[in-house]
Parts: sequence; structure tokens; C-alpha cells
Amino acid sequence: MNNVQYESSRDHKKIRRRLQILEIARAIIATKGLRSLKVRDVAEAAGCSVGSVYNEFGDFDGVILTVNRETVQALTVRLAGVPAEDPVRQLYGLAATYLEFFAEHANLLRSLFEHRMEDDRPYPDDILQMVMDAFALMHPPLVRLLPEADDVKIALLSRTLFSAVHGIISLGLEERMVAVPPQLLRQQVDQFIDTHLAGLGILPVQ
Amino acid sequence: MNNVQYESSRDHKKIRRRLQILEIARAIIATKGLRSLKVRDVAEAAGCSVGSVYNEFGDFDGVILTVNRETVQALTVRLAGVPAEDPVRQLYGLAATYLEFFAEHANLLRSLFEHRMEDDRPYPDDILQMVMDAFALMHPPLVRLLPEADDVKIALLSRTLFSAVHGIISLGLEERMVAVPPQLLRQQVDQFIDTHLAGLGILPVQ
DNA sequence: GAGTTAGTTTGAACAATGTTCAATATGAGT
DNA sequence: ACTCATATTGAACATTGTTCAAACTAACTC
Repeated sequence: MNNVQYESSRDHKKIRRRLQILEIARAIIATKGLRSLKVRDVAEAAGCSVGSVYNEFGDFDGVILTVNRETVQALTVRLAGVPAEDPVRQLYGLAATYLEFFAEHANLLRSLFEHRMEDDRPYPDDILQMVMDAFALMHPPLVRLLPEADDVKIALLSRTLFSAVHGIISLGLEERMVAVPPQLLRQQVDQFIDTHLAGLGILPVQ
Repeated sequence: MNNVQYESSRDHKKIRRRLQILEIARAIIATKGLRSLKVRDVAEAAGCSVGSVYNEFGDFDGVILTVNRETVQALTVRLAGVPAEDPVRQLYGLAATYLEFFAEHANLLRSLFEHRMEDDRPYPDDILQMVMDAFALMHPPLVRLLPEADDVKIALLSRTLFSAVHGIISLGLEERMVAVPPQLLRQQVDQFIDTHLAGLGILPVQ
């Protein structure tokens, strides 16, 4: 047993399969919702036994959590791509991007926010941290807009704003709760930020 | 078979048991979360067979939905009890009451907002309607505060505001997402409404 | 290349849990 | 007391998460 740097054929297969399982699980969650995700379906679609899924992810929650982790990573990448020239525009952009991402991947986002662990096992810290980091992307533009405010205040404000936007979007897209048409929802979100920034004494861009 | 007005002994037992099942299911959801709710546990605690639970509620979703229905009813009662003298105070009161109720019954509210039906059966309309009605409680005070705004605009605004507050509260109380201390959350919500009303051009009460 | 070994994969068996339904029990009417 | 419609039961079944001893396979050794 020498610790080779390059991947063995074994590792190759293992990695390929791991990715395949995740891809399949993600596709099922995205199209049919978390509740429709079944170990046997995933195993069959990946061409392996259920044992292999367990071997790779420990338990079924492990698969779900890995998909969730990748969802929040993808979200963060998208949010991080919002231009930062003008702070007000950046805030609008962040909200609009979140709405876009949520609309595209509603079931994946629901899996991220609604999945409850078996028993009372804690949700993995790294995922929580990533969600917090995504929330914190509103921090820099708010600092630029409110230079005199202290950091704690800004942190709280960014969290509040993000949570508020999340609420508007997640309930707005909840088809069962009389979904708002996406176009209208976009206006709704813009309007909301507009009003809130005005309340903070920040003027909208021309 | 004569259609007697008074309840027979049979009906009595049936009704009593129905209430008992609901009480037990609610207690389990409230204390251990929706995922811990099991038919057999409910049946045993209610001193009846699993068949009786099915007999009474059709399927297990039926139990959950009935609990959810009662949750939104209780919420509506609480929200409807908020004094309506001053519209601004009323808005603060609605948010504070929602926060209070959510903090007291976090798992019941999560069951209401997060439960997904089996397959793709639709969520019962009456529950959705009740949620919308609860949201609409912000409508009257907003009409008083913005007399010149048209009704559609107000309806959208009340929905937006309620969704935003819901987002702040539900994520704020999400213990897994670094829960905000309730006391701080209260301030956060007040601050939020304060700012948003200011943005709408509404002055806070003295 | 045959043998050894460590790690992997398998899938049948098990466990937990939702669901059904034929048999039984029960209350109401006569 | 008898009859009958209805409610209740719980064992059996269906679905799905989980385990693990046995079979397999790749890597290493000589």
C-alpha cells in the first residue's frame, strides 16, 4: 500500500459513481421533489446496488446533504457574480439573481431549507456556514451605502434583508400558495428593496 | 335510520377519538417535529388501532393536514385579536404576534409551511385560503395608512410585507441556521417594519 | 502470472413505517 | 332478543431505509 498521488482505477470508478449518484439524486429532487427521492431509484439509475450508495454516503441523508451542499455552492457562485460597481445596483442584482436561481431550482432550494434530519442529529456546520456566507454577500454593498453604521448593525441588517427577500421569493414561488407570476414577483422584489432602501435614507439610482 | 339531531353514543365516541388523535398528533409534531410523527405511535397513544386512524382521516396526510388547518386557524384568531385603533401600531402588533406565535409553535408552523403532499396531490384549497386570509389581515391598516393607493397595490404590498416578516422570523428561529435570540429577533422585526414604513412615507408613532 | 490481501460491491435479509381489508365487534332500531 | 348497518380491529401487505456476511476485484508481492 503506497500512497500514490495519481488516482487508481479503483478510485476512478468510485469517483465517477459518486458523481453519478449525486447527479441522479439532484435530478430527481429538482424534478419531482425531495419526497420522491428513493434509495432504490437512485441505485438503479446509477447502475449499482443500494449498498454502494450507503457505502459512499453513509446514509440517505448523506446523499441529500451533499446535494444541498452543492446547491448552496452553486447559489453562492451565482450571487458572487453580481457586479459590484454600484452598491445599490448590486443589492438589486443580488435579489434578482436569488429570485432567478430560486425559480430555476425551486425544489433544490426547498430541499436545502426544509430538509429535516433524522432523529435530532445536527445539520452539518459547513452547510450552515455556506448559507450564512451567501447571506453575507449583502454586507459589502450595505457598508458602502451606510458608512457610518457599525459592523454588527450592518451584519444584522444584511441578514434581515436577505431573510425578507427569501420569504418573499419562497412564498411567492410556492405554487400551492397561489403562486405569484415570476414577472410580477420580480417587480414585487424590486419594489420591496426600493422601499426599504428609501426607508434607510438611500436614494435609488437614476 | 332516523336523522336524529342529538349525537348518538357512537358519534360521541367517534368525535372524542377524533379530537384525541388530533391532540396527540399535534403534541408529537410540536415537540419532536413532523418527521417524528408515526401512525402507530398516534394509534397507541390514542388507544385505538391504526385502522381507526385511517378510518377517520383517510390517510396519514389527512391527520397532518387537519393539524395544519387548526394551526392556521389558531394563528388567525391570535392575529385577529391585535388591536386596530392605530394602524401603525396594528402593523407592529401583527408582526410581533406572528413572532410570538411562531416562537411558541415553531414545529407546527413548519409543518404548515413545509409539508409536501404524497405524489403530486394538491394541497387542500381551504388551508391555502386560510393562510391567504391571515396574510390579508395587514390589508386594512395599510389601506388606512395609504388611502390614495389602489386596492391591488395594497393587496400586493400586504402579501409582500407578510412574506418578508415570515422570512425574517422563520429563518431567524431556525435553530440550525444560527438562531437569532428571540429578544433580538423582536427588535429586528420592529426595526424592519420601522424602516419599511419610513420607505413608504409613513411616520412612526411617537 | 499465481497467490495474497485489503478494500469494494453486492443484494438478500431486516427494520421501520404507511396502507389495506376480511373478520369481528358494537350500537341502534325493531 | 334479533337484525343490520356501521365501526373497529390488527394481521398481512407494500414501500422504503439500513445492515452485513459473502462474493468480488484491483493492487501488490514474489
